[in-house]
Amino acid sequence: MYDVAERSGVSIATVSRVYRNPDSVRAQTRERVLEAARELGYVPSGNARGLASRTTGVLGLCFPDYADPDAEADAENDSGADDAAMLYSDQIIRGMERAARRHGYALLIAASLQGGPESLVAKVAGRVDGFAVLAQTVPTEDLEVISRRLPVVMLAGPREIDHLDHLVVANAAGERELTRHLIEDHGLRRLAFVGGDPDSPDAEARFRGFREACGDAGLPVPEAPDLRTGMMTRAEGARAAETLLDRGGERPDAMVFANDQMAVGALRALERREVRVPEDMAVTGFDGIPLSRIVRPSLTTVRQPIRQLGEQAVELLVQRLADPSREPVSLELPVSLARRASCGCG
Amino acid sequence: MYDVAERSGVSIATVSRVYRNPDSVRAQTRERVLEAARELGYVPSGNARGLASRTTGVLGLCFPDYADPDAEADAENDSGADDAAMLYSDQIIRGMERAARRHGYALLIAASLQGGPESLVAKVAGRVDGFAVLAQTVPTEDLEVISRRLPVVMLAGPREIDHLDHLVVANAAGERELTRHLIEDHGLRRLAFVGGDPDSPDAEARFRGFREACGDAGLPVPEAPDLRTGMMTRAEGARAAETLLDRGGERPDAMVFANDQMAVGALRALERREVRVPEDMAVTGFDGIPLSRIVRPSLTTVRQPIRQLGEQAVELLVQRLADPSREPVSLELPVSLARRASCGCG
DNA sequence: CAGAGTGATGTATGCGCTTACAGGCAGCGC
DNA sequence: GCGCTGCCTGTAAGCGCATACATCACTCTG
Repeated sequence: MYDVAERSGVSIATVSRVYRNPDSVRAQTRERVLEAARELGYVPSGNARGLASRTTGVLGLCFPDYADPDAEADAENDSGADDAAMLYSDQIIRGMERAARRHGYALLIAASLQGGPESLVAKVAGRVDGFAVLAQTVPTEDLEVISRRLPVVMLAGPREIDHLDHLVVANAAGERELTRHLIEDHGLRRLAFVGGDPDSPDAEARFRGFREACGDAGLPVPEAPDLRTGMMTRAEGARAAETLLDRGGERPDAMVFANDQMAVGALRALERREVRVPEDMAVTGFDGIPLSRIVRPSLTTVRQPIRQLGEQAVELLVQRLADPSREPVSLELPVSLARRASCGCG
Repeated sequence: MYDVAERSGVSIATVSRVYRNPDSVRAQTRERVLEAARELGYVPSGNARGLASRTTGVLGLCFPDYADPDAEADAENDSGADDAAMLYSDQIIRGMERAARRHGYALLIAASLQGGPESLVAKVAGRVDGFAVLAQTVPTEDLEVISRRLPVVMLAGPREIDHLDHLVVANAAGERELTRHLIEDHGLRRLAFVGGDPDSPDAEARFRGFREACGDAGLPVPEAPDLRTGMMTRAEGARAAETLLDRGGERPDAMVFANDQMAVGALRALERREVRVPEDMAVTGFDGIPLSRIVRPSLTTVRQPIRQLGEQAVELLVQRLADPSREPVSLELPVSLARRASCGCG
């Protein structure tokens, strides 16, 4: 910047003004400065700018590291063991990037590794004006500290820190509505719920919704999912479907999966076993991923507005940046039931 | 930081050392400092740190804004008009994030809007140690200037600036191999190529490969694609397929699409028209998106290592950061043919 | 027990920018 | 001609940290 100032015969203040507030500089002077900047290959330092102005123009996102980065990514394996988590994060990233851009922010993303003062989380926190955190990616105590200095919004999961803005989708309500549909509209009675990791708040909330619907309908309310898988992937879903088929006792007439990936895997498995869907068995998912529309039979599911989750997160951050004293909010984004072929609709 | 120093009775230098170089501080002192930091909610300023150390620990990515951020995102529309571009960007983001993380970097992403000194590109450039640019997202002249100050790697597209590192996938070679397969192994002769936007370097390179294969086999070499679509989406692919069917003259025996999205759309359209795939018509795509494996018939395509593209971009940046004098390279990442049902294999 | 050596800590400077404030310089009415 | 008003530009003081160098308290060696 000093070089640019010298070369164009002005002071550094003028150079700064050319970038910060072009109208306050005479057009002729401005041109001289820009010309010099071009010749010198001048790139304003975001660091210095941020330091002086106490703002970065960047928002952040911490999400779980969906895969070991050291694991060899073999080209042949496109089965996507970690598809579920990745799709989820991708959508949030998209949503946030969009909304951030609309507000003139860039987006800094980092999958959180283990904590410690020199973790990526700390790096993100130090370089942004505010950021969003996917549940269970950052230790609560770190968040506690960081959130005293800048806006943080928590996505999904329980609201661990009550002075933070918090955003969830209506997992329970959605699953409840879906289950009600199966019971009341299709007359199904023997529903099997396939959950995921007990640590997944989303999956657990969905199970809660499932239970509520069972209770509403006067059906027995299960204590725990009929089956839990670890990964919530297609492969696990397929295995779960087979396990349920092979189990003794009366065969269920519907399999309710905690997400779409598993449900899609189940559809394949049922096809192999020559169990007709939906005639012999209804199958449902949760999420509304693109694939759910494309598989045959198309999958009845609950559309989750993941991208909006990201967009809304940015909105909350921007709001709080504008008014730091605003009361913390906890929003639940609505979901919508997609009735399709796999439950007997459409 | 001054507050932390005061509270823990040390100098700011010691506080700095606690974070930068913990071992150089007595364990007892270190604890006192960390304790004070916790109490005060201290978050080191990335800006100041970056300013003083002349490095940010952040890498950047500029990608095309795949959709107007002001457009209403309606929940019901999950047909994904912009799926193609988004998937592509998502994968690159994933790849870069992974590799960046492995090297201890965070990733700053921004879809490039129009240029100008205050564009997001400038913001990104000022806040990172190096960054990657997807072809045609940043004006060449801007890149020219920026690349004099920090490492830039160009992804896909032609190599517009020859002192930059440059990364492409083997579009032409892949399409050539695919086309050769259709001609030689399946004995097809009337191939129709459906391209996309003439401005898409990828699509054009693929068409080049297609032409080469035609030439190799002694078939007539088309001047231009039999059809071009604007968006390269499923909907466009479906329309293209119908157009080709309805066209007078001899019906083709293979439709070669410039990407998977269009090919998948075409599969649906052909199904509706009761054209059997692959018996009556072979269909191929390009990209190897997950969906290509899942549709029925599964889609013969060329697997493109998009994620590796992102990873490799980071590797190049890291290398150049380590050795700024390294000769600029231009790498072509290999692709692989996925022979599946839609061409008559598998 | 002096002097050298070692490890822990403090001092002070500068990283490149923003911005309040202070000129300088026209044009204006009187 | 004088003081005023506005517009443009320059001056200078930080922003919060890293780090070279200075300092200090010790331990060790002979």
